[in-house]
Amino acid sequence: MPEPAAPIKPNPIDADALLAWYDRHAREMPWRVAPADKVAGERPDPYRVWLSEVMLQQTTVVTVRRYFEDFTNRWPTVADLAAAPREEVLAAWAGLGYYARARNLHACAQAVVADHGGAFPTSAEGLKTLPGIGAYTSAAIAAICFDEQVAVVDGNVERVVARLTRLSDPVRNAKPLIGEIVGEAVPERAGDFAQAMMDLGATICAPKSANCLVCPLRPGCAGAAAGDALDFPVAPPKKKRPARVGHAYVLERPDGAIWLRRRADKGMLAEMTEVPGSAWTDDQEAPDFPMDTEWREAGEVEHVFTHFSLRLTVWQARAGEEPPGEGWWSKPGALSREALPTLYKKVLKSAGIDVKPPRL
DNA sequence: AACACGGGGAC
DNA sequence: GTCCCAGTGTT
Repeated sequence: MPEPAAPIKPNPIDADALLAWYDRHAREMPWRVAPADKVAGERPDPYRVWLSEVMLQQTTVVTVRRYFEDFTNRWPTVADLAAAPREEVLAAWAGLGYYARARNLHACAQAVVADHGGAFPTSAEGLKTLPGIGAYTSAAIAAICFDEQVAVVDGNVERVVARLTRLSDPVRNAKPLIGEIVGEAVPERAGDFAQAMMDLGATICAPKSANCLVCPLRPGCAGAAAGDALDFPVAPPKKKRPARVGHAYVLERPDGAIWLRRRADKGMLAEMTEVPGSAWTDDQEAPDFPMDTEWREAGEVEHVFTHFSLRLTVWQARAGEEPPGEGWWSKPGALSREALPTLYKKVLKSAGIDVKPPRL
């Protein structure tokens, strides 16, 4: 009696079909080398790919473009970035969010220079040892720059695979399975394949629309066959966002300079610049002004973070002298070069102080 | 495994 | 308002 054949479960990702689609529809980006140019021998610059990938962590392409432009103009190589003062890097990052990325970016550039002779490691394994480079980013750089045949799994790829397989588990429980499916399908053109999967997720297999009629992976897609692709991936239960409140104090010198200080090394907006303020609490407390002078209320600011929302009452005063504690005066023209997160740009705006965009 | 960690664009 | 984005590090 013959052994029953092992059940054949064909991989739903047809790499050839996907690459053929990518050759015609690849998105153009400043850090990318187009498929035709790669054929001609052009290679991506690991520095630019790394910078873009870090900026793109939990951040949209539209938002990243101008920051990428600004960073590469100011710091064309990893050595330039490594040599830059920390405050300048944080200031250039201001507004992009997730500021641990900027701190790790700077540390990573310095590690590449100090420990790797100024060249990025060429394997995912080596890249992953660097600060700010995790499972996704290490695989992405290795695939895109060096065509290492590794699974590159980001939010786009998770969504695509979840629909291809009608994955019943929430994605966070199914990461290994997704990585396995993608890993089996990676062809020699690993970099183009990785970018093709992400382009597919960004343009055709998008979060709220699935244009299955033009999808190159439609023949193997269980979600398309069942007509319920949009029901995947299954969303985990959502938790609610607590509300916090506090005060912010805008101290203005007669010449218009604003009193600023540096935030703590850890926690929210670590190492970034702020105006003085109270703690952020569950219930509003009385203001604890940083110095004894005539304070007037200058509006309220609402700001939403990932895991809580914040409402700050803004107070404003004129000052002839410095308040106690560490800090510095920043003149109006210099404010745009401070490492001010969006929250504090809102605070200053509420006090009638408009911080000009930091870049052109 | 769960949570901390920003901000903005699309709907 | 909601969703979610080319995720990483910490606990």
